[in-house]
Amino acid sequence: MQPSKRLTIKQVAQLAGVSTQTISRVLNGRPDVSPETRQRVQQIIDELGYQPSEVARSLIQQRSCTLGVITAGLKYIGPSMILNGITTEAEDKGYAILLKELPKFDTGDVEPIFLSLLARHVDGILWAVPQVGDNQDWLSQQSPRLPVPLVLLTAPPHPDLPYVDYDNYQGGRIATQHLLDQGYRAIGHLSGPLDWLSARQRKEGWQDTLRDAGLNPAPHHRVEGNWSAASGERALQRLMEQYPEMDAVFVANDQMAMGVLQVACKQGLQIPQRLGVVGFDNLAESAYYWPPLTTVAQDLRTQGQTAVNLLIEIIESNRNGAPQRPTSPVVLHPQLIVRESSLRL
Amino acid sequence: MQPSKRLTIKQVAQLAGVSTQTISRVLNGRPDVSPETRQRVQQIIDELGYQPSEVARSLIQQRSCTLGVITAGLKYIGPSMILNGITTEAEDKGYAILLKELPKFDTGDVEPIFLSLLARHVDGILWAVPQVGDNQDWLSQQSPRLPVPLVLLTAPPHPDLPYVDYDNYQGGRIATQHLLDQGYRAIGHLSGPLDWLSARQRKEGWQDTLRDAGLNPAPHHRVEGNWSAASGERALQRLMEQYPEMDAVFVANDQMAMGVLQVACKQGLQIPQRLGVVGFDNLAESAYYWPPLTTVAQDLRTQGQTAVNLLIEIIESNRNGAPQRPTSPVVLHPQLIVRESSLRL
DNA sequence: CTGAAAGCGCTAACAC
DNA sequence: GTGTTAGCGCTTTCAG
Repeated sequence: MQPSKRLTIKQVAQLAGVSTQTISRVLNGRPDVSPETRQRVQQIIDELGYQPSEVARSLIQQRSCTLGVITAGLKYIGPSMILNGITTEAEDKGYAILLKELPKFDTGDVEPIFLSLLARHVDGILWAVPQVGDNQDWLSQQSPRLPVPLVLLTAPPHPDLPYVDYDNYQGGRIATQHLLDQGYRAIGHLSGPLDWLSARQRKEGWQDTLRDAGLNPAPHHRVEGNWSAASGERALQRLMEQYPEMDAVFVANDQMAMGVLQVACKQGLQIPQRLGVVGFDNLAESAYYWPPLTTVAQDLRTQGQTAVNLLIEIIESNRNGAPQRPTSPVVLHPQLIVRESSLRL
Repeated sequence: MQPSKRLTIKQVAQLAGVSTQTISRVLNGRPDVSPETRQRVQQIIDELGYQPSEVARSLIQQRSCTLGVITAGLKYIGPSMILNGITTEAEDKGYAILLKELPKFDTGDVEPIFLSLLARHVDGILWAVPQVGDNQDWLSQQSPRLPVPLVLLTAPPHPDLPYVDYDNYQGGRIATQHLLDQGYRAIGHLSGPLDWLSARQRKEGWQDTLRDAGLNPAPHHRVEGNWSAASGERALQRLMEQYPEMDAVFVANDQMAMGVLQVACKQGLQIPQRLGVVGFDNLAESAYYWPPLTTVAQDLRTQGQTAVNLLIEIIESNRNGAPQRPTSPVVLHPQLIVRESSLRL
């Protein structure tokens, strides 16, 4: 049961009685090998289970077929869903994934992360970290100097960086509009932490939609949570004190909405009759909350897949010597999923 | 704004007016460089932001400081939590992560995955896939022939493979014992899919604990779910029909337990008075279910971290020429978190 | 202390 | 069609 050591192309060549070059040609499907030689060599390769070293190839070919992925908060489901889309699509396209996770969402010093990816010759980099605080400062300054293409999975600081992201503002609008359509008029908002860009955008969607409807969203109609169910509980209680006439609430994510439903349940507050609730994210469980939660759905797997495709497209067009034509961003549109928590009609 | 191309050691050497060896020595902190030379070279390296190619190093040093990680089901929170622990610890120890995700939990043909990792010269491999069906067949046959060490994050097919896993059987026992201690006597079980090893082990913990208490767990006291909240709803309804006198249920994960609580809520079934409920996993949300869920906690981040440390230990002891002493497995112990859903006393 | 030569495993460019 | 030579960026070995 001796662990088998790695075979080299030289050993295979020796066994096949040809030069290493011929092995290389067979491996790469080059045309200039006689059919008999090709077949014989291929057979030996198969028998030995020989696999050429991608490391050596990377060195000489100046491409590694590897993408660097920078993520954060894998213990939450959102980042993992995106990563799921990324791995699936990358595998499909023949690229490997070198993964880095930031210790915190708002890690400032990201230079070592990039250097470590570049030292391993990644062909491109995906920045799959939400914009929080100033965690994109380094990016906006340094990204033009990166030797490989970069695609963000969040709206970028620099408008000319390629990115793939959902329209959070629109998400806030459709959620709020839906509550208006259901006849609610005193619509509060339980936002995410406002140092998150997405939280601000969702909030603004709520605000603008109310204004457009001639209603006046005041500061005390809104409370800031921290995305957790616990904060949702606390925030709803505060919101009800500040805004007792509130008849509906747009909650910036499903986890906090779960806390909201919880409080309502404990206090015997009828949902959706007394309080309409709309969440955001469409977690798998949100259909099993009580009552089932109306929410704004984003397909994060698709976002990850789309970003991989965009990145690979840029990588390969660069390789073909095409000029660095500016890539248009991809904006994805969230979708309202209507369930009982907002159905008053 | 020209993207900067990669610098080579040769260019740095030229600028510093020394040979590439000297640069290499400075980079690797070798003693045999004069202090002045070292300082001058270091300064130039810093100014240029030069980063040596890990790819070239891997080739010559026969080590890449990269771990291969094979996972599955990243769209679920469990695998992501484990991955979170893995990335954290690997980063800390100076290893990079090459990530592969199986398309399904029970993917049979995993050979290409391993070959692809080996082609990239990973120093070791983590198998972070739960045992489902026969998805470990290839492993049990081929793992002894792997040229690099392997650590599993699930109880292995071969008892002599190193692994790090929670004791699911014990988890089933403590959950059931707790319900007995609370005075429940007719304790049903809502299991996970029984082609999952962990589901079988949790079930057996339940069974044996009841037997030890002189109770007789019958086949109709148990229903199989598929881990989802939806299946939890359906399964509980079936279980109540099959086993009307049931006064408590041990549910094999928190998601299904959420479905159980849901049904109870709809049907006005009092929890914990009429039905005690214990879950498994201790999801962050389970404290916010209604009523808050008693559950069996596993710290999956710790599991990931422990596995990384074990793997690195094996890698480095191999490098030091130490003999392949058989590594003892690491068994982690789950912990009962008592909340209201099971507190009848 | 420093440099020159060799080579990690592979492929591009050129011979034959 | 096939082999030879050179070299990707780095480190090791051995001279000086």
